[in-house]
Amino acid sequence: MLQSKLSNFVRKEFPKDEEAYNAQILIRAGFIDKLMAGVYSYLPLGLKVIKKIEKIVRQRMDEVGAQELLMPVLHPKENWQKTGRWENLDVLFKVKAQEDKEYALGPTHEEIIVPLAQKTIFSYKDLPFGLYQIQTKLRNEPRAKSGILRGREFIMKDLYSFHTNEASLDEYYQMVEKAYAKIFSDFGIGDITVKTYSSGGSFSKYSHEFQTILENGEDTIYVCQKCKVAVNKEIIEEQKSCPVCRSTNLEEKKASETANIFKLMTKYSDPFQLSFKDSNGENKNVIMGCYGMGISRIMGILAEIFHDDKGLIWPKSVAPFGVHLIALHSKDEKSNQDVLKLAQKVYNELNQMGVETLYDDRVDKSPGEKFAESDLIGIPIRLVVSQKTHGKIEFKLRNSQNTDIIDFSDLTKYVKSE
RNA sequence: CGGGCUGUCGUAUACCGGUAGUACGCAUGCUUUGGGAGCAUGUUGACUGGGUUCAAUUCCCAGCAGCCCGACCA
Repeated sequence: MLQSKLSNFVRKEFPKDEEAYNAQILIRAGFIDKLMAGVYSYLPLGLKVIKKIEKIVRQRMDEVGAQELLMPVLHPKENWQKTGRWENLDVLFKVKAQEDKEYALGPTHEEIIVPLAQKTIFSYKDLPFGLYQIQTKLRNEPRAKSGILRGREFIMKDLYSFHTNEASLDEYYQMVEKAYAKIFSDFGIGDITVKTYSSGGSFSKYSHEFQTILENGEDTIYVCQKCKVAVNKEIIEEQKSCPVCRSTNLEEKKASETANIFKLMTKYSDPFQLSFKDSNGENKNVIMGCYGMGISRIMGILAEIFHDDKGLIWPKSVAPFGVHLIALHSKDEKSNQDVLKLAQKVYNELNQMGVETLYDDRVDKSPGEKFAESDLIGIPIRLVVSQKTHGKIEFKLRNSQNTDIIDFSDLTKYVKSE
């Protein structure tokens, strides 16, 4: 992509109406824009990151055999009344339409997927299976805060699984847990994201959260130094030791919840009478699990973790581009032509290799500004072509100070090895 | 939902009970090109509504908005 054609939302200053670092840097670097408290637009660069995150999540969900679907945002009131959450869920957005008709805006989708699932579940032979979606959720948070970490509108992946019995649910649950671990290591936060025991609700002792250790995190957790498992502060009074190894050597940490998995059992299949015929021909209610993951929130968490004082440092897996190619113009017409010719050649080569490249071809920007913006945006590999590279290419990683001068013929080798 | 702080060009800020200034941006021109370039010219602003006052962007009140703390957070 030519940077001269990219809508430029980069700012020289941090916004004054944000305190959370993730919002400050993502706004300044042109990834998001705030519409109002807790509601943000994803700008071209930010949307690229979101799509990369989604791609990884989809791939891992497909690996566990879950199928993607997309449910509506606009929900009938009756479904929410059926589970009692029309009255009891205080974050539920309710909208009035003409003739006093009322709707809910989806904060989560149990009320929709359960009646939907009934249309495909008849026999125990139809189970188990999982359905998921990646969708914008709406929650009327009493207090939006921390930039995109707690918004009123956000993107979430929600998976629901359906089973004949709890053993089947357990098996699926563990499978998803493993998939989540892979996802977090894909994002580069595998080693700081811990499975956390949290309060369980009516049918199980615990639910499980995946908490990413983060100084600005909103949650407090107690991490077992041996097992890399944690206990949420919510339940620390009743669970003072590691649930796995019983160690009481727990370290207090601030963390941010990236994902959450939960055994619903029959909590939602009961009100909707979601049932199947077992092998004896008896009707039984379906056992369910749900598995959430905050897609847009993860972008914020990654921004909180991967940066320095100059800007963002995206992990390769979610970076908006693989390479930032910068051409520096010079006043000498001949060498200027040479520089542009080489830069174009590099750009073409990278495109052919299938490496997504942002090519800073802008003629009216000074070198300093190009470098500053490049650091701000945080693309993993920076290539510079200028009069000073003398027909060669400067290669620099965003997370390193070192620069190498390389020949065009070594381009593939260098870019691929990173 | 309780408490606190804050609302000034597009952005970041300054001053002020009486003419609102600066930087960046943007526009035009010339120069410049390895770490957010220089000069010249031009361009844009006091959240809304009341009150006090001869006079309010400034002081007071209310509303609205943003941020922070708390409560809340399948």
